[in-house]
Amino acid sequence: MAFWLMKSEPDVFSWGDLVAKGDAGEEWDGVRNYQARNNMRQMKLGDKVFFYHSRSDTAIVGIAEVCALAHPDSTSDDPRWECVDIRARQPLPRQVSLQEIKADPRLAEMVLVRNSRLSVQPVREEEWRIICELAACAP
DNA sequence: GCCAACGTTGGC
DNA sequence: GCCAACGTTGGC
Repeated sequence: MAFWLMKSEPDVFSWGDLVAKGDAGEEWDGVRNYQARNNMRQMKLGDKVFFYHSRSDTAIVGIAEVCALAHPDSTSDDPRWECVDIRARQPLPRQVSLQEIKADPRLAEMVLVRNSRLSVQPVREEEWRIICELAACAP
């Protein structure tokens, strides 16, 4: 199983919106970036995903899981664009802010820190574990 | 709201 | 294939 992080502007689609979708989950549409798409193509069912609020919150707020493999993005006519579906698993007992992540030297190599523009990114197992710890959450 | 960083597009 | 111009993202 692999670990990932996906970003969303809470004004557009928030953690609460994903929770409201329940077990059916939601198509992660709208990605128009090759790196992000390639990451989604590699996702497997049950892979775990940190849900990150960008811009207004700048924090990881919950854990989701992949519930459908990459398929054509229904919001695009261009067959190049694919996406997975995810569903909410659990909110973090404690949100982990970008500030905290940046302050922790063990997380300095995170893509979130290194390339803030990439909206779908891999997370190392070690990084996942550390963030779960910070979130007071079982990994 | 500003602006730096990054990705994409298109003219040559 | 290069690179300038442009658009978008996201932290602050």
